[in-house]
Amino acid sequence: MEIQSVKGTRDFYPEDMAKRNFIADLWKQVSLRNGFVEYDGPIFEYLAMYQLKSGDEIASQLFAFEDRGGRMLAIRPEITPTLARMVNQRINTLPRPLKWFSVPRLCRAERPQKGRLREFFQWNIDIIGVDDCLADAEVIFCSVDFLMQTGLTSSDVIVRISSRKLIAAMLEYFGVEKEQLEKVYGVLDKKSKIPQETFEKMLEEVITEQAKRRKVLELMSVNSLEQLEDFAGSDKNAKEAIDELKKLFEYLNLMGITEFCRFDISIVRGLAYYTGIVFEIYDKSEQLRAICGGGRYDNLLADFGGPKISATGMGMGDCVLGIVLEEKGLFKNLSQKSGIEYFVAFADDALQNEAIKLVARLRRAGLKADFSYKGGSLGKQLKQASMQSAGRCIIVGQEFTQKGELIIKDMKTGNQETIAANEFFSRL
RNA sequence: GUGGGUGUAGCUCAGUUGGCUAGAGCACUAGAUUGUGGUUCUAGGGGUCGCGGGUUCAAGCCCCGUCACUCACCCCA
Repeated sequence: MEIQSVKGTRDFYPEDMAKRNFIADLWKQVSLRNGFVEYDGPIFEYLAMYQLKSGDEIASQLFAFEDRGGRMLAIRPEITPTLARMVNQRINTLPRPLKWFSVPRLCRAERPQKGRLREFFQWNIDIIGVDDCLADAEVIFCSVDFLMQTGLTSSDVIVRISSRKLIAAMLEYFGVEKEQLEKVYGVLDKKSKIPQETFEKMLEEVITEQAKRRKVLELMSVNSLEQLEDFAGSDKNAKEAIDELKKLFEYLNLMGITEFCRFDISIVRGLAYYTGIVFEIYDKSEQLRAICGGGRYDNLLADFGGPKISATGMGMGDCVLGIVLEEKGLFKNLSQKSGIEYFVAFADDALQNEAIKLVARLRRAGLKADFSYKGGSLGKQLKQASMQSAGRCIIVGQEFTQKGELIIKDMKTGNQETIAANEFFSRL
């Protein structure tokens, strides 16, 4: 029986690996230039760690197993709990603020669909120990900085920003009971994904009084902070949240990325742990799920047994991003990049040993060099050089045995020059 | 967990109303080409038509089941 790959996993053939590395290398590069340092953790942890904040239901969506000592473990479905654990363990010695990033490989036992697989990579950046929304602005800037670096522009992607604090304040202001908040969040999060009529029906199920419902509907149709201010009246909590958002947008303006950003009250984010500013970045075609999402989670470290220290961060998976970059044709020049610098061809099979020596010398000098194992006609070898996208070809022939000269052929222009081998190596 | 779609070569697919030894393009290997590449030409390898059953003289095609993949829902850390 032929063994096939597991559902929701990917094989990375060299051309796929080139794309994956293009993304991962850029993630790292952009993280570093934004002042983040890299960390990583184990790929499996105690199952209990993931159940701690999310409950048992999440357990069915992760790959869990028992080790030989009877410990219940799980392959990491996210890295934030690991981050919280690591930070808590050394909280007294780590200088704050912390700006950490990671590119973990994650697994979730969900049904795969477009833009969602069971195994994927996710870029995470987090800033720990900064209350001010300047940290949120930095997280957003770093995300946008990366997207711009791939070649995407403000006509391709949009950052939709809102605030959990704001929604909570407004709902309370309208008189929605605290116990209902979570359910209402769930419905609000759907708003931009479903027809208005369906949305109103769903809202009816979680808010029974019509008066409150009308207010919520009105709130959801707000599309600017100014409009919101009138609407919120003199409610103190709401005003605080609005001021914070205004401050955030000022920072984003200083950073020069306002054209990417928009206030969007329908951004709520799925699960419970967000406490303040939240955002998601979307491809403007609106056909795909979010490219990335993040926000403030000020209680997480405390939830994991540490002190109450504020934190904000973002996660960006490689699946949706890969689809966007593919659609926009932004995986450019990947094969050329991987091409070798020198291909050493030999005109006579007896000269293969000389070619081997030359290749070894080039490689020791730090150059990408290769040659043919089976030799054959010069034409064949040059063909192989083309296949390997060699920049130049070195031809070892009669001139070498007679005068110690090499022919250096530029594979792009076809021009070639003859040069003494010693001279060639002294130039490297 | 629920519903839709699709399974023919490594990839993209054709295959008539059920009818001879199942095809094409791309890719791969070799040759034309033992001192000059990408082009071109020629040849070759590669398929239990997802799997199992049924109908039929005859099934890639029709029927039933099953598995896989995929898309959407649920969920989305």
